[in-house]
Amino acid sequence: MARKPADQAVHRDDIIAAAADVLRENGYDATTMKDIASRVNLTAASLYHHFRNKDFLLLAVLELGLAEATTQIEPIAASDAPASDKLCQMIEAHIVNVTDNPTVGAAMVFEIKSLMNVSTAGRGNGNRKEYIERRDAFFELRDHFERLFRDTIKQGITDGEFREVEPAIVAKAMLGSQNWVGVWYKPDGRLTGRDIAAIHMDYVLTALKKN
Amino acid sequence: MARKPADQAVHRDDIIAAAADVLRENGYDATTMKDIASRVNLTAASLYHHFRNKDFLLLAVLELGLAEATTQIEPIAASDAPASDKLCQMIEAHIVNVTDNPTVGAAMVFEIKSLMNVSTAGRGNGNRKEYIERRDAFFELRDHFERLFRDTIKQGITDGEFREVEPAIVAKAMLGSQNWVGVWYKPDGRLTGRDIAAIHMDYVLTALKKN
DNA sequence: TTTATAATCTAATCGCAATTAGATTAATGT
DNA sequence: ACATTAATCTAATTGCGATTAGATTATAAA
Repeated sequence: MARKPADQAVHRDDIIAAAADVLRENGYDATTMKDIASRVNLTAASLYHHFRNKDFLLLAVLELGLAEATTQIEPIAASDAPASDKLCQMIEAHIVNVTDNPTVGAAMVFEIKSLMNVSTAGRGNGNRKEYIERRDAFFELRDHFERLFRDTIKQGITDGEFREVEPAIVAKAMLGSQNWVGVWYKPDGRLTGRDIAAIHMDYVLTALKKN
Repeated sequence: MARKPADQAVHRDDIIAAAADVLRENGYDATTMKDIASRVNLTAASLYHHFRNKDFLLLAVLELGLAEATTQIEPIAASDAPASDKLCQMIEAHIVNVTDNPTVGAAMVFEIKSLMNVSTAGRGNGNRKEYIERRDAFFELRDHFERLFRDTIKQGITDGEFREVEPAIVAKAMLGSQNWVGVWYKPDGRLTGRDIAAIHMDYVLTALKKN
């Protein structure tokens, strides 16, 4: 009952995945370290070998989720296609990401509160400083993600392809509805993530395109 | 140190308001009964005279918030104006509601998870049953709220005023972005709730209107 | 092989936060 | 005035859940 043989080894990422799962079902505080641990057949104590504490674990979940989405969307935003095409692809990438991974998607919406709360960040020791840094970095990433949308909208306006709108607000509106998909989406519903994405694309483009 | 003189009396609604406030800042679990109590100069124990337990208190907060919004939107939806007009007014009502009361607005998005979790609902006693009923009633209300939007969209399509879209998905998209406003809105920002509402109205109507 | 390091476990701590019990005083109705 | 009810308080209780300490065994490196 100590170290497990190599084949049944549990990796950091397994834990993150398990945590994401439980998190989506129960929410941060309702989720106990034990819950997470048992999903991967470990004891709560063992988790501390992989993560400093519960907060860092949550952070890891969110970081991973956001990083994945960003990775897909960044190259699209950077391409030199017309804004409308880019926006379409970005929407699809985002929504499909969220539906294929409702786990992380929902966390993205719900668990922000837990993050903001510095409270939990550590018993007086130095964890706190590092936690805050990482958390702020996460929020940076989040802004960056939003900016990709905002800038694409701006570009569309500049290029004369889109009407004059408030890019900042429209971007927030888009992210609001797209993230929200992660909250209500059920894998067994009548529409796939792609279907839902298609509806959103049509909706957004109609709202933005000139003429 | 017992019952307070009538003028400094604390009413149920004061507690709800205080709770909403703390809730928005910290989120459900990070909020302690003591936190809420001290906002209204009571002790934690005293809260139990007004609410059965923490869950019921949260529920009361959400019920009140949703009821307010619904009260404003229902008559609009019921009127026989063209769908586009109704939708505009509904959007404005919803967003302004959320910005004037960011407290409740944010809770509406974040605290759903805590609600769904039956876990906390009571130590084996009969509270549980009643809690679940009330909570389900709340979700009903929530659906009803969403339906008001969905039906108005449908009406617009039937009347030939709107394009053919998926009312269910579009309604969810709208609510997603509108609720999200409650999350990012800062009372001291450059835009008022009304401004933001105007942008959303324009956005939605452009997306939906024919020709 | 021997040694060091990694991954686990079991068994405490340890504190906090929800909730309950019991007393106390204001209001109110009769 | 009296009795009853409402609103508070102080002082437990209680339990859970995060975190730490100290073994123990597998792997990897030398």
